[in-house]
Amino acid sequence: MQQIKVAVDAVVFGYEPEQGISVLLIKRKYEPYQKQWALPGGLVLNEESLETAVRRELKEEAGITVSYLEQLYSFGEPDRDPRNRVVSVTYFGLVRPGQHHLSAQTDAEDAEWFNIKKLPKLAFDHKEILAVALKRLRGKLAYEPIGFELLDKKFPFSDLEHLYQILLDHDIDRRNFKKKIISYGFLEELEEVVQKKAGRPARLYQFNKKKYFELKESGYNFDLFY
Amino acid sequence: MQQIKVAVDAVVFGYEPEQGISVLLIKRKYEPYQKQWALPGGLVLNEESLETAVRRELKEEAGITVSYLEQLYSFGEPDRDPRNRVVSVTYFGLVRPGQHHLSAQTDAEDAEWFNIKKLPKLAFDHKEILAVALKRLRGKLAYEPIGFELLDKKFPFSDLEHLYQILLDHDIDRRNFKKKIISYGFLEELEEVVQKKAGRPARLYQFNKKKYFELKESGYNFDLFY
DNA sequence: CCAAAAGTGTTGTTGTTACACCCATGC
DNA sequence: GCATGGGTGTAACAACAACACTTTTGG
Repeated sequence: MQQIKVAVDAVVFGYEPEQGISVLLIKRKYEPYQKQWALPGGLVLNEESLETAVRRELKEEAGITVSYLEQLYSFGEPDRDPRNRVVSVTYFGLVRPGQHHLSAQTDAEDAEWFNIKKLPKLAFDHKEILAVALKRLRGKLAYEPIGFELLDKKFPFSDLEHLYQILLDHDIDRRNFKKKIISYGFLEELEEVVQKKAGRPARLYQFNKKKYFELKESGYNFDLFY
Repeated sequence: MQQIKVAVDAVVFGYEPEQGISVLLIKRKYEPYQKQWALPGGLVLNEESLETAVRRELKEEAGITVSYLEQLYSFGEPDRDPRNRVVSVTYFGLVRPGQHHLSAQTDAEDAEWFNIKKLPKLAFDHKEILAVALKRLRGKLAYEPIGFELLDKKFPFSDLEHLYQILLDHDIDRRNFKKKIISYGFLEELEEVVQKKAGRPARLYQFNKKKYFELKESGYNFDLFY
């Protein structure tokens, strides 16, 4: 008789121009790994789909709704949970952190954003899961304009620049980067400007999802690597 | 109390210059979907890892050992199996079909290669799984030289050409294709030649895995799309 | 000598990279 | 008027795509 439980866990990334990339973690209320930080997640209910389960756990444990969610990988080593055998189907999510108040509920004692360069010790094999998610994040960024899921609806071009600079971990040429992005045609230049700190006010841009999906459906391959 | 079973299923592709791309299917011995064709797979045992489970099922149901295996995706809709709820972690495999005799055992009545253009009706949601696997196959082919897992150790260049032509589903320019592949430097030209049918005998080549992994580790990105 | 498949270079076009100065604003 | 960040074009170079004839073998 098979004795395996099925869980879901989520690696949700957020970005803020000031702080860089962060990941959503919750503090466990119960054993095992009580009071340790972990990825939000939990057992799947009998009647719900995997994706529904992830969204429910994110709502319950951290009070957030993500704008982008896709399946990441399934982890199923026999010893990854000290209680029973648990196979965890993990998901990869993106969100604009500024738009959500975190609020821990049910089996989380706390929920917080952690900069990916200053991570605490994580429960279970969650460090490994996070490593896979980061690899996916960098990979996707290079081939799809997912940066837009991480930025505000309207944003100055420099936010996009900074985001790529942080994720690629090297400087980019501002002129070339802008040329390339603009050439794809899925960015709309707005009339509005905004002034963040010092310097000349910046034009605001917004992502045109419709144009993006048209291009994508027609088989276009974005190459934003640089 | 959670009542979910965990299974694994495998989509294994093979290639033969004469027949094109084929996928390994087994004929189910028992209900449900008795005597229908399905992907090899089955429930995971309590103590084995997911990958071990796939390899065991491939051995048991079809008598083969694959040369390449990676996780594909997990399918977990509540109604995908008429008996219980089953979450299936699926794997993607590649093999040189000529090197293995298929032999059905345990809960398979038969095991056969099916050309991907002439598929029978499949059990469960296996048609959907296969569609995801084909997408992965094409995607991987474009960015990694996985073609070599599907060819014999030593092969004439034209086999590689044909493989890409079939998978990309359009003609490729032989000169440009060869130039690009050779430029990566992970192919070794051998002294041997072979004559398949008519025409001039062909030089044999072999894949240099060591060089390939060196290149890959150094962050190189292959682009074999054409 | 004909049919079949293998082998092989050049050129125009396109995309990529490198690079530096001026502009608009707040203080 | 100076500090801060925003905005912009060109030229050299590399990669890609298009293109057709010759070579070697078997029958």
